[in-house]
Amino acid sequence: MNKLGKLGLLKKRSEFLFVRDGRYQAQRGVVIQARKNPEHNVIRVGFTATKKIGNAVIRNRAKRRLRSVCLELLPQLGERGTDYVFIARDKTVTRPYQALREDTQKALKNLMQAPK
RNA sequence: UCAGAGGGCUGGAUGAUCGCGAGUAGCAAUAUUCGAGGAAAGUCCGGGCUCCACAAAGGCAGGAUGCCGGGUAACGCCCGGCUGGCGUAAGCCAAGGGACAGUGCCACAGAGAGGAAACUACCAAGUGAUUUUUUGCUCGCAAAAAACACAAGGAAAAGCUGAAAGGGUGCGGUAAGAGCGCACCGCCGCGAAGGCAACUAAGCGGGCAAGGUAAACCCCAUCCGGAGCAAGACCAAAUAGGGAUAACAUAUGGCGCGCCAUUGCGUUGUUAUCCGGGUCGGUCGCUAAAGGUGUUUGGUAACAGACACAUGAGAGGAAUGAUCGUCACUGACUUCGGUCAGAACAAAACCCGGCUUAUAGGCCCUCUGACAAU
RNA sequence: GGGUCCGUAGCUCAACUGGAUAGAGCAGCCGCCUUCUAAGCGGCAGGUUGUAGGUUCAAGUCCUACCGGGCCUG
Repeated sequence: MNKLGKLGLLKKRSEFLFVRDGRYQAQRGVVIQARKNPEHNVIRVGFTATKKIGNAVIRNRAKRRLRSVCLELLPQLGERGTDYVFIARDKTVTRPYQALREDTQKALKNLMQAPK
């Protein structure tokens, strides 16, 4: 039982690299990558915050906000059998939560419509 | 009031709803408790702990430290003192042992850069066939003085340079000069007395011999075994390989090595059960500590002793987010009701003692100087 | 966690055991050459030597503390 409930969690570097070659959507507050994974039938998700956006405090906060958004939206908007990676940007921390939510919503919808 | 010096504290508070991590209770749903810092940071020192190595002790190499005394588990940390420098002062700063143990270096400039003497200039016995003056007289010679040239020798005061030129200033002295002599200052040696010591220092003596650099090599004294929680301990899949036992197979065989042959040497198949090592994975190590707060005793202090009290982060890709209030803080606007915005540096990863660095705003204590008033 | 190396002009690199204006190539600007450009030739500018202290007569060089970056390794 992990903190994301029914969602699976990406941990290994190889898993992140796998998703990197999939589809890609960038919004002001977040970048989302997604790729269908035939090995399972759940929604899995990983979070990334590079050193570029700030120190440890900033990076942790960015990941938390993304996780919060993701818990709210992914069960409805995510596809089963798909791996997602959320990448934090400079704006992720300063952007109002409502706007960050809308960014994510838009990105997820675009990903669903886009062809594989 | 203004300017300044030293030290300490704090790092918003409190609620509501939906979520997060760990513990506890429960079959479960769930309930309940707790949940980042003063620097958690940098990883610059010192320890605990664990494993490895090792008789004790000492030495080599390498590294670190470096005025004295004290504190401490220990330190490169802290406290107190000394000396030197800076500041009107409060105070601040100092890698602050050794340069007669040795070696090296001191560019350029300059006469000269290290155990002082070659250069210029100074003085000078003497020599000179030169010049001038004076004197003498036998009237064209002599003597003396001065100048000039050379110069035995004297001297280290002057010269420019430089970061630095082998005491400084003044007077005397001398052919010219010189601690050559004297006065004051500085320096060196001894040293009453004080201090645990670093060190201070009355007094006496010495004309003075002693450049800088050891964050250049080095010498001296003191300290240091190595690795790190991915330490280390335990449990323990799949697959492959190892060992034991049993059954079956069989060898004039198969495989490998020596160039090949003869020949020699080495090795051995399948199945079942069991055993130990060990990888993935898991559990422990894992947080109560040389700790904190208060009072008190000793100590100038760092700190130490005694007594009392309270204590709950321990993850493993890594826990605090979202929304709405109230009260404080700062700024702007204000119709004085409020409105809007802001709020630092930064997050444990085995644990402690320090150091260093970052830090919005706020609070407190002590002291110095100037001005004003009394 | 442990270790090691490096920061010099816009870029790539020099500067010997500390020694005096920190050099070179490319790039830039100006001029010459050419009908014009490129190439070539001549000239010019460009540096708080990563930052802050210290040692020394003197620091890019030695020492200390920070800042930034690379590499090796469990």
